Amino acid sequence: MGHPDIRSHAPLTHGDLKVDGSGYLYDAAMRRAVVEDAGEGSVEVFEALAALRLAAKRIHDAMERFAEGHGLSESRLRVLTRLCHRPSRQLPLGALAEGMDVTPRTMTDIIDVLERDGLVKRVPDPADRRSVQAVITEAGLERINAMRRDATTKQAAIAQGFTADQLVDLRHLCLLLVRNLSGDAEGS
Amino acid sequence: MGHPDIRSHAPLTHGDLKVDGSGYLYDAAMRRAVVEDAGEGSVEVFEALAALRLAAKRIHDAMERFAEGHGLSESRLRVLTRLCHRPSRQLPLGALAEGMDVTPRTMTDIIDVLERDGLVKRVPDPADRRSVQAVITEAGLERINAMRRDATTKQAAIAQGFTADQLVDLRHLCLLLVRNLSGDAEGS
DNA sequence: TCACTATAGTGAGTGTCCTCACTATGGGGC
DNA sequence: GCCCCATAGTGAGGACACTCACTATAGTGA
Repeated sequence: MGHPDIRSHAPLTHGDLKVDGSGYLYDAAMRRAVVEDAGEGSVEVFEALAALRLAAKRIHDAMERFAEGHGLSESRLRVLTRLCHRPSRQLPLGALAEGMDVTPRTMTDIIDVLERDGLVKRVPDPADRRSVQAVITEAGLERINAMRRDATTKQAAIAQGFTADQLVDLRHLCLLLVRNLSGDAEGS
Repeated sequence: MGHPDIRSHAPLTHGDLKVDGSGYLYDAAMRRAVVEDAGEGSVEVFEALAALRLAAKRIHDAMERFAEGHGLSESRLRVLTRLCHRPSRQLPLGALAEGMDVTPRTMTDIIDVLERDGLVKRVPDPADRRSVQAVITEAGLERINAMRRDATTKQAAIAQGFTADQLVDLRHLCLLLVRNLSGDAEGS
């Protein structure tokens, strides 16, 4: 039952970080590329955005690699985790899709695989017969519990060297971006 | 001939941002989900990471939508932009792949489409006959130039309300994360 | 000159996520 | 009862990026 094989995928050009005069990190290769991309736009904006995207990609890759080590993908891991934290150990597909910011159709696929692997079961909801509940199985719970300690360790590694304030800042700045991207696109 | 159709894809649960007691943004739905996910780990870490990923996704979606409005995808737009900023108007596929943090194989696909649309031409490199140069065509240049003004406007909208310091902070924090994720995975 | 190894690009196949279209059920009005 | 529309999930098909395996060229070194 082949897993997709994410494996290391050596960091390409980006990744050799340097510190500028004021103590802030930057990536030389990225800065070069950004200058080429930006043209008339603000270079700072581009560079921040590029850094953000690089970080997101690396986080995604790391999560994927971690999950893959336990026979899951990142999405499937997130579903399992969510179900496991539920007192009832179950959730309708639609709710799962919303919570993970994917389309309902995608959740169908994710649950398909999870069910095929015996980690989740589809159960019709007697209260609303359109709805299908995803219920985590014993095997699913075992899988998650086996990953627990491991996960906590990795998390700590990721946030190594971050102060609480920095984490709040990071969240705030990212959500500022989200807000700018939500309302407008052509609005005021 | 058939673009993929990214269109709006209404923001799901996430996106209704609030401000906490100290003036920092947070997303109620996200915080709820994070608490469920986190378990023993640090909630702050999870929430910052979730915010970062949400921002990355929104940026990606916005860029994709923008590019699609001009008959391109985000990747193809980036390739064209890069080529266009090159004095020689060309670059080998491998260099493009590196600069964009994708595998060489993926760049082959991207160039395939660009070439099919007449925006780029493959030209063998006489100096190194293994190498293939991607050269932007007249049509490609026109396409890019038509997007220019539009792009600058969007950029400004994204960074609306950001100070220069905040942009540097954002970059720095993201690259800190990148650095944490680069060396280890299991190292100290 | 003949390996021997590294590099550039591509063919073949996979996984994930998306959109569109469709079925089935729920919940009104009338 | 019936009609109308919204909602939950899925089938079909596509875009994108990845892996592995392969070819062709380059650059050594015996």
